[in-house]
Amino acid sequence: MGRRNEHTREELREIALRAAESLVAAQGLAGLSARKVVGRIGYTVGSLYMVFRSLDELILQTNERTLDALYEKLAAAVADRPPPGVAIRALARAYIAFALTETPRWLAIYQHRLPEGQIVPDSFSEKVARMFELVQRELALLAPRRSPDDIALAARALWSGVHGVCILGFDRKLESVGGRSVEQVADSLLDNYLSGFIDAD
Amino acid sequence: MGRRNEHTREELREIALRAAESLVAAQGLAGLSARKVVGRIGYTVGSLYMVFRSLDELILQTNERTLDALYEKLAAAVADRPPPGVAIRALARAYIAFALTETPRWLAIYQHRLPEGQIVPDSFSEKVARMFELVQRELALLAPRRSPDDIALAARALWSGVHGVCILGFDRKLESVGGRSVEQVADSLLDNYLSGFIDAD
DNA sequence: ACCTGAACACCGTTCAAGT
DNA sequence: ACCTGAACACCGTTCAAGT
Repeated sequence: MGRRNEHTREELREIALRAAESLVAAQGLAGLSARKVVGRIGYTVGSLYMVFRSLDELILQTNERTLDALYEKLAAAVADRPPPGVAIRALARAYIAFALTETPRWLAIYQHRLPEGQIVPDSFSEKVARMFELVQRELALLAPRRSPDDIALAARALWSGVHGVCILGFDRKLESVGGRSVEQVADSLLDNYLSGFIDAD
Repeated sequence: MGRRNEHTREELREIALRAAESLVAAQGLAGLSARKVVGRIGYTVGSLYMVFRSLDELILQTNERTLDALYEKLAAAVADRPPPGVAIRALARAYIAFALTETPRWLAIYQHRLPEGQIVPDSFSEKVARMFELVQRELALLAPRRSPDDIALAARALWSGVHGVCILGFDRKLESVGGRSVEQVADSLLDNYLSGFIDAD
């Protein structure tokens, strides 16, 4: 057999990533495998390694696409430039909404861990930095007398906090604290943090 | 062959859990497998299923032990009953210290996910609830006029926040915000949240 | 009753062989 | 050059067979 040549390398990469994306969306990161991906696109295992160095690389690239989608939602949430206090809450709500509606794809970003010693590619880190900047911009407007360092620290604290609320909120494991929605907990975090942050400005 | 009978069921369970614990500590959750566990204790694969329903159950029980160890550290951090503002920071620092020194075991608690539909056993949830109560107790002392509901919400927000800081701090993925230590970010979160929380009390 | 070890249905990755 | 499919070294889980 061999030689199908129906797709260019780039096309093959594209359909493989799309197949991976829908597998993760349907069955979570654990439901993804090299054989399942190629099965969906009519190739055999070996072909995957023509386009990706490893399954980890395919997952990383799938996750980068999820980061792109997430960034679009966040940017859209503040596209009409509301006042910064409103904007920060809108960003948090958009993050939570994404986590709620795209749970498996969102989770996959954090579930995936590179083998010991390997480091995430720059393209990945840049996409994360871009998201942080959205938050920093609003914080800078909110507390104009703070140093860039303070703003960066606050952005990180707040973002980590909202993320933590989402992660623990979806883990039924840690649901133990009765009947509070992810949104309520996130609001508590934002309201109290921001009032402390602004007062000290 | 067969019939070794060197260990009671309870002993077998104990040495299996110990082997699992040290595998996770050394190689992370991904480095754990049924065959590796039994290999370390001189049994064959089948034996594991005499004592655990599945590998997931073994992991869950390993994680419960980690929760026990974590609880001990947290309780010890406030054993001398410092004033509540100090106690809350001590709890956060103890959590961070555990995450830093026992990273693979701590991570395993959150990396492990039950198959769709399965729910965490009560013994697990109780251990988590116990940790929450440590935080709630201090918050109640700090803001005595708040309702139990408010206290529970605040405990959850704060705890999620500190956890988020740890998770994103260890993910080199999201390190992108320059040179801030996990402790610094956590302090920012606590200081600002608590000042907002107390002012409104 | 306890334990083994083969069997089954999966993995990720490599690579000689075919077109 | 592209692609296959067998091979290798792993998985989790089950279960007939042995003591």
